Amino acid sequence: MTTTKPSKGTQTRERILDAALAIASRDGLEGLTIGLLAEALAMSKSGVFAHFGSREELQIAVIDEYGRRFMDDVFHPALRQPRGLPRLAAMFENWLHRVQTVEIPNGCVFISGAVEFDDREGPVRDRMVLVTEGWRGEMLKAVRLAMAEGHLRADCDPEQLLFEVYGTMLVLHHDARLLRDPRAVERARASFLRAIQACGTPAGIALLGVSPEQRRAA
Amino acid sequence: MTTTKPSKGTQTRERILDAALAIASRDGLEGLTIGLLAEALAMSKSGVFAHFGSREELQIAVIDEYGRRFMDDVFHPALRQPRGLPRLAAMFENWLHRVQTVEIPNGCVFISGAVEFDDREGPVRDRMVLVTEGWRGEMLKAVRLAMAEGHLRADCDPEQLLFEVYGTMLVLHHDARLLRDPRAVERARASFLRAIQACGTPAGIALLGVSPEQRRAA
DNA sequence: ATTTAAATAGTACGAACGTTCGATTCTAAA
DNA sequence: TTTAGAATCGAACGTTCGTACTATTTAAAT
Repeated sequence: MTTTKPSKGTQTRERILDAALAIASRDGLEGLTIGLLAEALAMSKSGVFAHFGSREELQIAVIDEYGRRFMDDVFHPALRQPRGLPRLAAMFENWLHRVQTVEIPNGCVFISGAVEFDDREGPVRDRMVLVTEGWRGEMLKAVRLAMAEGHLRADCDPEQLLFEVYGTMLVLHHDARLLRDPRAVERARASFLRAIQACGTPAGIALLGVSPEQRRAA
Repeated sequence: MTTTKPSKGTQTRERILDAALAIASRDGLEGLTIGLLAEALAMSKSGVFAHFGSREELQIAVIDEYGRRFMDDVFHPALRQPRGLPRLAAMFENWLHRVQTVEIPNGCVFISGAVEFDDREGPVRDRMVLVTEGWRGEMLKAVRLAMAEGHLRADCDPEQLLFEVYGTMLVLHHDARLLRDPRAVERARASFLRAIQACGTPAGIALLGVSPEQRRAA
């Protein structure tokens, strides 16, 4: 154990951040309000405020924490899978699982944050871009690894693949949350399968263990 | 001419709605504020307010008007094209043109509205769903027509196709507006082509006039 | 146990929010 | 040209926002 016990300050800071994540997920980074946060924590506004010198700093801290959790749920566990398509497929399934269990019920800070800050300048927008490019870059590496393993065709464009996968996730959120369409998750899976089959090599696709039914459906 | 001259009231109502569209596109339906609107129009808050009995009514009017413009730009002009894939392709190109000329520069009320109201009950959310299902239903008919024409395979799932096309549009907005990626438009075109080629018949695809280069790239 | 610093509370501020209401200006029909 | 009704304004209401400042309580180090 190299970690010493956290001070009272750090402890409550974590409590605040936790509650802030919940509010920001539901109401967006703009709906994340010091007053609401204080009420949820049974603290005074100034007590909450003191932990982050400004609302902007609080929003930035939320973005960072949300990105950390995303990577912990989606990316890192998939590293235990063998490189290439098996690892990519694991990432997608982890992602889908997270979307179903936390993002569809509570909302997604990346999505609401992107919409709120895409045409606003400032440090919050900058951090949104930084964190987004961060996890995208990691996933890009995983796709390139799949190419190097011979699981994806040599003429595959990794950024195009990521573009399509993220599009799938965005419309999944939209259909599941706004339209409340229960078929959205299965549609997302079909989309992913179709995208992989378009740029995967026979050897790579064979590793996915796709049943003949799925192959036909896609 | 069957139309009589519009009264002063209707005239300013249209002026207000026009300014409201601009604000709501940039700042979302939540960022659409009576005060901002009044300032943009050089009117008093109460003067603006009187035209819509409440802010909710104003937001609903904006959603309706935005939907009307979307259909006028994207859907209706495509009806001049022959049924089937040529018409679908025209819709997609009209859509892409609208995204490039108005939605990427100014934002999209459907997207920000969906994110803002997807977990809030009430008439604004209900109208968002209604209008979204409206244009989706129209497009669904056009896809089914393409199947009837033999341009899309009989086992094609129209809702799945629409799911993927809208995902393409959502990630296009995201990458173009937040990440400012100039390649996003071309990526969207490639996505659409790939989706069509996955479920199109040879006869249908031949109607699109896809060059050999594009066929290879997709 | 005492002291010092950190953590939290309390209060106040100016600004903006949606909405109401009475007064005023303007438009259009008589 | 008069007049009724529509259109617009101006001021005010009660809230909530982020933030600043000072006081008080609590935790940690001596």
